[in-house]
Amino acid sequence: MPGSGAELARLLLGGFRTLTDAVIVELARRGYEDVRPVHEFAMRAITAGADSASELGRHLSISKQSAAKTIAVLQERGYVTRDKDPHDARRKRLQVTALGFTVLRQGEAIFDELRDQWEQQIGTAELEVFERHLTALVGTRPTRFDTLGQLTRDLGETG
Amino acid sequence: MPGSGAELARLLLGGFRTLTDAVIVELARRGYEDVRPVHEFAMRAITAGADSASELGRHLSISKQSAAKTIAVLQERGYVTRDKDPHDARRKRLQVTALGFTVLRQGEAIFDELRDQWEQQIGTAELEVFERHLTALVGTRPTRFDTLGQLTRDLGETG
DNA sequence: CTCAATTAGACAGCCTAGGTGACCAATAGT
DNA sequence: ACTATTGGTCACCTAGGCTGTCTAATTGAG
Repeated sequence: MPGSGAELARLLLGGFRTLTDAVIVELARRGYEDVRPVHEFAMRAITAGADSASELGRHLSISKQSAAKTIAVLQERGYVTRDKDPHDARRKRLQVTALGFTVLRQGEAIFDELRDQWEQQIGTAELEVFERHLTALVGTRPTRFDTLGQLTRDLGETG
Repeated sequence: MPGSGAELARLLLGGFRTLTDAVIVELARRGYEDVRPVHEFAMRAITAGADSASELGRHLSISKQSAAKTIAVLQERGYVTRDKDPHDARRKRLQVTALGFTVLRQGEAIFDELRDQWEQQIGTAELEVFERHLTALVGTRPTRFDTLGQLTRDLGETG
């Protein structure tokens, strides 16, 4: 049913997933098998200045406890480090490691590649218009990245 | 960073959430407080013919076990019924109740209203082009609706 | 300067909504 | 008839949210 609002919503989600799933699959193919969209976005936020758990939580619109869990995972995998903040003994300063940056850069490159492919399909001007309209729709609201966890699991009917 | 693939993905997710969050909030305002996007989409799939747990799972690209869980919730709230299938004793035939249809129709109406508002902002022809491009991007892949669970929770830093 | 309020982080425990594997009953296909 | 497939259920796991409570450190008001 084209022209339906619900279908528009489905398409928007579908578009997001089309891009994101492809990135995660490609990252896995390159050896980064346990990266999730939320990790990408978290690392992006950390490099953008959210260098403590509480701040990261605020950036991602999740609680500081949840942010701490995500950070723990990133730390385990060697994507971020936590060391003492010389100016505030309560804080653990977050830093993305070289490995983390590598994944981040590769993820961005794959995203850009997908966008380029789409741009060639529909035309540069058209894509610009598309993005402008979408920006108008979304406005200035921050985008919440929760509920993205299992975004990349394989399907599979088992029973 | 406009022109970035990652930003495009963020915008697509943001667009979906903008629409969906607004629908859920409005439904809650109208007294349907525990409806989640996944419920909307599940009821839609059931009316579209996915009248058993296994089929619903396939439609939503989730396992039949997860589908059964969702169905249990819908049944508890009186949105769907399950009765015996006269042609197949294994199946429990799903049917959306009058109440379920009410919610479904209202949800659709709100979605359509939001789409109309946007249409007025950017123009009918523009929106059509937008949807065509988006359809091209998404292609024929079914859209997975998992990970939508907490999509409507309030934020709130507590500790 | 002291003391209350705030903040960062850790720990415990809960919830939701996914997932898997194992199993049984019923159906379908050879 | 016998086997394979399918629908449904049970038990249990996992990820990533959540809250509440606690300690330690910092901030700010008097």
